[in-house]
Amino acid sequence: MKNIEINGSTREFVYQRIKSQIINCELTPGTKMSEKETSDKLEVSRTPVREAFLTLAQEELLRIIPQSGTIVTKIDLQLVEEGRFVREHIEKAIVREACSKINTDQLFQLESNIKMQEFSYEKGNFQQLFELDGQFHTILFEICKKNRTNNIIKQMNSHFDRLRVLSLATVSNWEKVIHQHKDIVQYVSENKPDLAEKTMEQHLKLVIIEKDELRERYPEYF
Amino acid sequence: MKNIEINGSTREFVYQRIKSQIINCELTPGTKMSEKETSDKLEVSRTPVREAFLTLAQEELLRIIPQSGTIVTKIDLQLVEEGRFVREHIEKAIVREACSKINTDQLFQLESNIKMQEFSYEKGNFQQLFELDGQFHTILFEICKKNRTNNIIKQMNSHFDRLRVLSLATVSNWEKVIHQHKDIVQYVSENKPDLAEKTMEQHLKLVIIEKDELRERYPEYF
DNA sequence: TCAGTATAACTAGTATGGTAATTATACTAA
DNA sequence: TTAGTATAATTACCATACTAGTTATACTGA
Repeated sequence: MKNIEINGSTREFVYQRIKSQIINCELTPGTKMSEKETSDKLEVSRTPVREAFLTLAQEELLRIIPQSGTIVTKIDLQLVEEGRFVREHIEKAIVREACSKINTDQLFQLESNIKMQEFSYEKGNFQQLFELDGQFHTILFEICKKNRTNNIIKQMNSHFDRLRVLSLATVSNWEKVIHQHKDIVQYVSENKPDLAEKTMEQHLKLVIIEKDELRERYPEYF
Repeated sequence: MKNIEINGSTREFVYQRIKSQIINCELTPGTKMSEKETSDKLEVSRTPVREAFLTLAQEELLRIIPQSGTIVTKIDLQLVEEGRFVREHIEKAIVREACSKINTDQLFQLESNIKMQEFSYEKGNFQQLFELDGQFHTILFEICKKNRTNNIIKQMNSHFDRLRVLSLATVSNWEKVIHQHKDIVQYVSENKPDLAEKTMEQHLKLVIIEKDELRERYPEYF
């Protein structure tokens, strides 16, 4: 029990809330913030708010200008590209490594995940499908015992997440996505690293977003 | 105390100092810390110390146990492996990309860096040689406009840095290292990505450290 | 009307006091 | 002596006061 609520601190609460609002663009890029305003709104003191701000600044979701103010960072397309770059090369290496490291229990996890993906797809529950997609990739990292790497990649892609929200990008072809997941699992379980890597590479190309259009529609966000 | 230089803030001063002490193992893995003790020692208040601690905890150099205490993290060989893994795959991709992106000014920077490496080697200034080695790789990341990625990789390798300090690992064969640097620059400038990547891969294998011996010598650090 | 300036309001940075949880210590009783 | 318990000391967490730097505002004078 204690282990679960180990981070029930006010600081963590504020951090999660603000982070969520930024990524969902409820706090739009460029929005002015202040420790006092936020602490009043959330009815906590400045200290945990300030500490949450500092963390978010390190993740480049906030920019703190000393003695002046704090703003929600604008979407940095260079950072988006770095996130994409790292994800591509690391995920390709991960599926290769997974081929030789996977055990039966982990294979079962992947297969179960895909079954649930199919179920969610049939039911039209795309929100859950999106989460299962994330979990699928997380399982691959866990197989390789590289959980931190996954977290860092997720952090590097927070600006991309905002792009996705802005574009209202619902995946257009979930069928293809799920099929690729199936292929990846098959190749990993059959220890075929080249095919697994190739499939992952194509899989990652599905999530490319049309940036120019968004930059025209929301110039003040970039 | 207003003895500050880099970002100016007390927080940054404390952060840099503690981080440096941890990486150089002046604060050994497992050492007990406390906000108050550190603030007294550095003659600052608890606030900037606390904020520096939080940052260092996110970088897994400190572990904060709520209401209990703070300790210098032990060396996590799994994290070391993750850092190595990410560095290997990203640096290989970086040299490939550098082949098509490098311009004459950047080529000059790389060549100058190598000249200075040779000079430092002749003079026996291995400390400077070590720093030039780091700068060499940094230039490659800059060519690809992926500075953040470089910083994140450096952060992921802080536990490895401690291993290196403990092992007193002075590079045994700088000549080979410098020669590989030369080869990489040549292949990048001649737009030969396969050879550049291959050389980088071998280059990174030179810095592998004998972990088992260290774990025997300093069991309390792991 | 407008430029320049003094001033007020606001910001993040720092210092410090109090709180609750944990841990070490001293004491009591068998 | 030892196990159990009450107590003291220590810790990180949170709230708040104060400082110094920045920015907006009102005022002054031409």
